[in-house]
Amino acid sequence: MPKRVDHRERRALIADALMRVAADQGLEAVSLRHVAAAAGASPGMVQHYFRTRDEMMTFALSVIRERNEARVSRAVAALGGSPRPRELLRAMLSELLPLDEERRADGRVALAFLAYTAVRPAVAAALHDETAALLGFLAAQIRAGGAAPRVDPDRAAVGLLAVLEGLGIYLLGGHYPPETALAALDAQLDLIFGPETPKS
Amino acid sequence: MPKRVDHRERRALIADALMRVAADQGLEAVSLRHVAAAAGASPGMVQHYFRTRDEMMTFALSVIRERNEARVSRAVAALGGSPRPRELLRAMLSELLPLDEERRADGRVALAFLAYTAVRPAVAAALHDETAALLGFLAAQIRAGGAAPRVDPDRAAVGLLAVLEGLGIYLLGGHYPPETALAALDAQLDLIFGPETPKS
DNA sequence: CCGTTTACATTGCGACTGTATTGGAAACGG
DNA sequence: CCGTTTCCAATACAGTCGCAATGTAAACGG
Repeated sequence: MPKRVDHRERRALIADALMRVAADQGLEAVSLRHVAAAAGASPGMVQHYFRTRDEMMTFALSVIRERNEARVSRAVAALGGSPRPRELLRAMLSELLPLDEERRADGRVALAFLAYTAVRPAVAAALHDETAALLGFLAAQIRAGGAAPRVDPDRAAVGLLAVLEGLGIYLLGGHYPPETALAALDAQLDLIFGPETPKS
Repeated sequence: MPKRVDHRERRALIADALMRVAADQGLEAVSLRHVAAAAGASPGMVQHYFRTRDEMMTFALSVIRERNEARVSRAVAALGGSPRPRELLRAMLSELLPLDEERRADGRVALAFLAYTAVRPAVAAALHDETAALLGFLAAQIRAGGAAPRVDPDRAAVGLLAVLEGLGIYLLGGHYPPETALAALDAQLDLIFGPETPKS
């Protein structure tokens, strides 16, 4: 066996550089040379780990998904035992909002990818299932959380997810501050579950 | 006076070609030559009316805004006299959703611009005021429409706008069909105004 | 020690980009 | 008829792009 290097680590390093470039110059600035420069490497190395630009892109997209997944499960774990559905949802969703600079950077890249995949339906199809699963989970939580009788859990789930996405967009655009977004998220949960009952 | 041509018309023609290119190949494919080809003109002509690419971009962005504005006021006019706030909102917002192929195309371009402006804060600032005005209008309608007492009109307006944006995104991604989005929009209005009272 | 395999670095190529420049056709005032 | 101004076409240029090809250093099995 010749010279061995941790393949996964290198790819992660490169993907990280890609994210930095994309986050502050946009996806269109993501080129082999720019990413290489951001990673402090040579273009040849990037090319060694990703034979094509598209390959690099789709990998970066998967990294974003994994990061969000990790964020969510970390937040859920911090909640402890068996939280009430409403608290669970609030923890999950607020974690997905771009409330600090780190998540804002990720969010900008995610937004760029959204536009990117809008023109490449094949890539978008992969996200399709994920959305469906997420909607199912949200609906189940809404059902379990004892929503007001007049709300249809499935429609409420669609609305809730849409609110999340929309709030994220407007946050990224800087159209209002984080607290406004959080307030709107809470208001949405209020609409679904009824107003929060503060313990005396 | 030498050879005279309707300046506005030419720019509109070019912007239209730009939209077509952007709608089915993404903003990154928008180059002088591509746009010229799509417009059936020479690159030189495009250059004559837009001295720089950015100038062309910002013009196209303004075209999108005008189209949406026109769509909304047309829909509102079709509503006649003095509609109830809820009907007004529903007409306005559903008109902004990418429900048919024409609006889907516009939506893809708008999404691309969203990502585009996320990296150019100066351009985004222009949209800032528009969002604030829209939020104010929505809140006023919600107030006037006799929302349930437990809803804060301002927060509900933020939520409603976010739902709109989010539904648009997911529609563009093809994650669910138009009727699902419309149902979610109605459900959101139900949450705000209370369930619709069907006339016997 | 040797050959093979992996990990990179470098360079080159053709295509494309935005922009500047130049040139000519058309239309009008004088 | 002439000059000027507008419209647009064509071309030139420097830079970047993705990608392929080539070269080299290192590490291991035999």
